[in-house]
Amino acid sequence: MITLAEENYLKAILSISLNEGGKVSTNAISKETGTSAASVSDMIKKLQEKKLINYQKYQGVELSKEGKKKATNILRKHRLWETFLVNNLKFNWGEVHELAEQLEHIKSQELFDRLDLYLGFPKFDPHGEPIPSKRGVIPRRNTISLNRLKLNTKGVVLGVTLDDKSFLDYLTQLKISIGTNIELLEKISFDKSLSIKIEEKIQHISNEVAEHLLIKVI
Amino acid sequence: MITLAEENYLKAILSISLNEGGKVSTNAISKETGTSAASVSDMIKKLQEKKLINYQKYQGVELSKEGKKKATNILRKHRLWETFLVNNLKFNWGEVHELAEQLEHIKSQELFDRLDLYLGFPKFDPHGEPIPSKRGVIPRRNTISLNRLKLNTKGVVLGVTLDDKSFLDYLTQLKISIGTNIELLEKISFDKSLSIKIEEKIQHISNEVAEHLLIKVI
DNA sequence: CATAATTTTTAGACATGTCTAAAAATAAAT
DNA sequence: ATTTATTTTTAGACATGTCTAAAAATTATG
Repeated sequence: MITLAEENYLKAILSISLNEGGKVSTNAISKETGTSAASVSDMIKKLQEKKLINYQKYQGVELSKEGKKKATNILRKHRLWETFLVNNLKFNWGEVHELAEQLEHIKSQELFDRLDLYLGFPKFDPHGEPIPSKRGVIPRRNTISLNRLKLNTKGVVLGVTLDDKSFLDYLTQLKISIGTNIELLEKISFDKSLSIKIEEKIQHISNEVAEHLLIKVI
Repeated sequence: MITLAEENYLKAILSISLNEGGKVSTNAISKETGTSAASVSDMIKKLQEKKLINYQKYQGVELSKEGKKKATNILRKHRLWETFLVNNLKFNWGEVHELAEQLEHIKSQELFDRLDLYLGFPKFDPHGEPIPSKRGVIPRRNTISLNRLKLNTKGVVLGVTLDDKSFLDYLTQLKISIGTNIELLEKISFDKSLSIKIEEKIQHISNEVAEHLLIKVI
């Protein structure tokens, strides 16, 4: 049986490797989970013994086939819950992450099969992040970060890549959500900030915000 | 912050005192939770320190005001989830207990307020057991156990008092569920078993089954 | 009411998961 | 290519929650 702590480490490793690829360092996991590097080092041994990761001392880790399956399933559960919380319970998209962090550890394949059906087999969660299928396939879409868009191009927001309350609240304030139309008007070379047109209104946003917005060119 | 283990002990103490009243013994808690009496004794000290129970050595425990509030809230969460699982996700009533045991520990007042609203503020769960209100009030109904019903009386099943898969599966097999009409035809004095008429069909059930069926006389 | 049986508590051990401080290995810099 | 800095691991400690075995207190019995 896999413990809650182990699940959280697997999730962290998956998250890092999806963002950066390649082997995942002890320090990176430490940062992601908010635990000390020593604790991570301990846990790595346990996960290795359970054959959930591949690991050689000082060389970083990668998920084994089984570990990847488990981690992807946690991601699936997290995103299915977020979908339920927003679509059915009418939470707003900034409020659901912490709740889903609790709910993602519920153990029952049957529950998630039924929840998936109940929600109508969604492919993307309320943040536009892909929901892994029951078999662990993560849907892909042709999107680009807003800060890599060409000047004077029009696009529609399909997702965000940061599930953080203050970020999402700020987007809401800017009237940016999934489906919002955006046109890139100007890039300020000094600080890489951007002028954009949102539904006919001109706004100015930082590069850091823009890089977490996934756009589909239209 | 209250831990998962603490919540389970509080729940066990509430459950025992609802069934039996008065002080709750270490052994009773041990039996209910499936942990050793020594572990219970340890935990009692912790709950006492947190002022969740009143306790004097060798004299059994009772929930403090705060402890009762916390325990009742866990019961509320358990029964709201059971309602959701049966009404919305279409689980059958025998399958939901273990799942609700996991889900009842999710921490978020807001979640349960919204779930309650989503479910239409149900007063009773799919087993006919009362759902405590947000303020901790447990609804009451005028029911009697089937084994205490008078001969040749007709009644309707309003609930069960045992949330156990094999029991509930057996009831389903007998075509007994919430709302089923029952008439008590005969009591066998030898083993206290009963002959009953269920929707025009005559069946024979044990006293043990009958005592867990709550009937409203009609 | 003194003894036996039962219940409850204490003592000591163990597993899990965390930490800090120090040692060892690897990577970077001069 | 040494030295320095960084990263990773080990060592030892601690908190939580569990256990078994034994001691202490309470309850039941002859």
